[in-house]
Amino acid sequence: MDYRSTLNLPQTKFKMKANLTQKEPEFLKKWEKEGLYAEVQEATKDRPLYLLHDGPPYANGHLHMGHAFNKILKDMILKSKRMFGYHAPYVPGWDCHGLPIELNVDKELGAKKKEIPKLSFRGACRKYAGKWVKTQSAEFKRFGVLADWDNPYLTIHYSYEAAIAREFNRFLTNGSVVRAKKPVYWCSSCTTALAEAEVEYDDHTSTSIYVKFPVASDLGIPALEGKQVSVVIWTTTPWTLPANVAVALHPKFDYGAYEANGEVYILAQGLAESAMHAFGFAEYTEVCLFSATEIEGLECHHPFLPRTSKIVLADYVTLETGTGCVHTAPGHGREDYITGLKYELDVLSPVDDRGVFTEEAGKYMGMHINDANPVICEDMQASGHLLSQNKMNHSYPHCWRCKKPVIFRATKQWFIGMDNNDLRQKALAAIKDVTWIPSWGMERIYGMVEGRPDWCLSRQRAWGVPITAITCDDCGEIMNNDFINKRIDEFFIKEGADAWFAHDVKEFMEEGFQCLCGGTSFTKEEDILDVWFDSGVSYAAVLEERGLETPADLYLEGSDQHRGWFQSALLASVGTRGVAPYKGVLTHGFVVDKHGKKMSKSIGNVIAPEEIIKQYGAEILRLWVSSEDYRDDIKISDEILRQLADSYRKIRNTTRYLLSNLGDFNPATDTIAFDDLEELDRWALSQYERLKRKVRGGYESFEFHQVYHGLQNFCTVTLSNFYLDIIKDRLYSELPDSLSRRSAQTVLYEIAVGMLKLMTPVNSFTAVEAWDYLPEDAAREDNLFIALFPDENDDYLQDELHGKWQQLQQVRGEITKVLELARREKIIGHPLEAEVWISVGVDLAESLADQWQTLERIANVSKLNHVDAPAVGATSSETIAGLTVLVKAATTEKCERCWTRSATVGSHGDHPEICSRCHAVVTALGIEEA
RNA sequence: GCGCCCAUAGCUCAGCUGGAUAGAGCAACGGCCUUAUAAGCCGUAGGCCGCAGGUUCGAAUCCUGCUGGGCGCACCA
Repeated sequence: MDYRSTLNLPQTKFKMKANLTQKEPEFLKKWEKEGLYAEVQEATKDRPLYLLHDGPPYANGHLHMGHAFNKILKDMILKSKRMFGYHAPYVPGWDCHGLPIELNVDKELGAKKKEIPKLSFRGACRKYAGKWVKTQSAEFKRFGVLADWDNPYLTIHYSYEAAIAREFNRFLTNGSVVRAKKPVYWCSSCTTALAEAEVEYDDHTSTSIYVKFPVASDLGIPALEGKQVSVVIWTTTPWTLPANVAVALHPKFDYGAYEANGEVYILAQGLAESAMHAFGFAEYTEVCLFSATEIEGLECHHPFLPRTSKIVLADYVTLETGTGCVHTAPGHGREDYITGLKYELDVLSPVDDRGVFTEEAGKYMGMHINDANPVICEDMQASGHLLSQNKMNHSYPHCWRCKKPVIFRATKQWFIGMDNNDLRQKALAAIKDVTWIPSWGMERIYGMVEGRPDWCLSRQRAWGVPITAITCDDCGEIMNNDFINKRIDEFFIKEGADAWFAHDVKEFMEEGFQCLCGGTSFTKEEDILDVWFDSGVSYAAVLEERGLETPADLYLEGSDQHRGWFQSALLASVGTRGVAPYKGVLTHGFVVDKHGKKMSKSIGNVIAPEEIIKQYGAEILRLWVSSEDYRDDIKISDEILRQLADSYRKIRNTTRYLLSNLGDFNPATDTIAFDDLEELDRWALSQYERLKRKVRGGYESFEFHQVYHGLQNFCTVTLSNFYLDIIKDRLYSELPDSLSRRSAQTVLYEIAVGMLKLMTPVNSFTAVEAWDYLPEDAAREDNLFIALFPDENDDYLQDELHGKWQQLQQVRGEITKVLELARREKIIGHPLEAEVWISVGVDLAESLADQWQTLERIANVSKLNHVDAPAVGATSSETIAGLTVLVKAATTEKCERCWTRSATVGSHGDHPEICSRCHAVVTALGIEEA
């Protein structure tokens, strides 16, 4: 007869094929409908708080791998914290102001852009940002991120805009805000000042010229008396010459006077030859040498303007190119500016915000600087001041948005002074009180804050929160008081930051207000705030406003944020609250391709999260996030994804097998007490206990790759290859309610429940899906996101058992090797076809004395005989001294039910095809004879 | 150019404060099974520990330099 139906074969409705791409959206829909996030928050509200504060992505464009990695990492941390017993709310946020949005709206508006009023334009920007928030929100949700998606924070919410203004006004009130004319990067195409972070370097072809600055005063060098002497400068920006006020020489270099063609040129000695060559002078004589210090302070004639330029000293002058005499325009260069401060030079910047010369530039007024370059050169050529002109390709700063070359231009800007109110020192002290993960994050940000310039807050653009400062038209003082601050706050809460532009300045001030100078006419500042200020104050706008805790437990972003959000938040919070806004900061690396190269469209190595989800599902994306050690760069490639998909299948299938053997198990009534479990089952629990600790430890230290590898190894090595393979016989063949079968099921159930919990933060979809296929158990939690991780259980550790079984597994390994040899020689196929003779050395003999039957079972052979001396033809082990193994085909009959070869097959008349064990089972089941 | 970081099998990771033949899993290759079956089991192979020096009885581990890569900064008059 067919005994198959008398076996307890595995059975479950949990599908082997995950079909993630289809099933995940169904789960998401269900969770959204049920209000899962709210349910979890409600259920955990009395637990201690763990606050991870979300850094806002910029609301523009689709999400990339970096976004996906970051958000999933946060999700895994929050889910694991909840399972550690915390209440962990998660308010996602978006950064919605700023130039990129403004530029895209510009583009959409096209020609109309110039006609529409500011407020309409801002409205369009708001709409644009809202559209991307919606898109990105949907994309984040699809990753399986559990968050308060219905109540995110947006930097364009009225309440948020009000908070920004409030925080700015705090700085204004405490005297940290300074106005200064400073050269800043300026994009004349975008007509805005750029933060340094908004400037990128790229190759650019410039006109490089050598220009004579005729010496105006007596050099005091006899050899040069009565001669036509010029200092020669080299520059790649002819258009900045109208702003020239000095020529800088290096205090330590030797300079020489070189005579050619009847004139004398002053150059650094080290560059004389190349320079004279560039001028086309084949022959020249060195009249004399002198140190730059000898001519410091002397005056030269400007090459084409009726004024003089001073000879100054600066140690940034190099001998790499040029003449060693550097054209200095404090209004057009940072170093020039510093030199200018030292020598009290004028900061000239005769260029307007579109890059057009102003009347200060004399005859060049009205000309764009780009058009002026050749004209200036021609003029100097004509006047004989131009010695040489060339094209030069070099790295030059470009605008990060429009990719056009930027200029340095002195304009009025608003700053938070790093050294006002001791901000720098306070920030440095606060850094030391924060836990940085990895620890080198501290040095990184410390160095950055230590050396950073003042924070330029102002942008001459439309889409942002205004700098809420009011100045007196008569004396220029800033009017700041409680009344104004309060009024601004009220307006912003009601109407958003638009109120600043919609209402007259008087409406923000007390009626009849007069400046101390007596002035009664006031002007609102038109500049807007740097967006880093917007996001920087999120601790106030989000955490404080929503009654959450500050400082937050954790900020978590890519390592670029050491000089982005981590820093702006730190400075804002230290400047107004005196403390860092976070207790801990975790950073991760950047997503790179399989060669470790960053992703870029031009290389074509970009992988979008959307593609991965379409092809594999979010679970694979999440598994990827968990599998990589993010402290380094995070690699992704098709190969990695394929591997993860395989790995996922293994975990899923192992889970499925556990479930399939629990179909008839009732935890309430069938559970076997720990002490009554079979030894192998207790051993399995000890392995599970070790896994549990490894996984819990991995979550605790945010080392999710430990979780991934732990689960992966456990499923493969401990369960699939060993434990599950061995207990099959018991599970399938014994009576359903037998002690040995229930013993195995007790352990399978505990492991199944535990494993699903342990994988929940990573593979949320799969864990939740499988959870429903467990046997009924009233004691089990319904909702995995509220459930706690399984506790550590010292009873399960079973150290002696652990050691003993390590040895047994080793011996088993030796047996399986010989089985493989026999298989190769076609002596056996399935291990149950084998009969084994084993002999061991004295030391092993003792520890294995009563383990022969165990070995027979775990080697899954039909018969294992222990012999004192090596059997004839036995194979000696290479790794265990004295161990020999002989494998032969078993000569007894195969039991048709359990496939074991046994001498008892045939001894039962009513069931001649099965062994005694199976006969007893079949009889107990009441099955009539075959 | 400067600061911080990274480099171990084809892939993802272990390898603790220096200690013996550098470990797992996956993938690869070969075989078995058909009672987890678009599964499962067994076996085999695979490493100049980025390169070069140095310290040491002993280096994947410590030091120096170099190469490649990442993030950030600066400069390019």
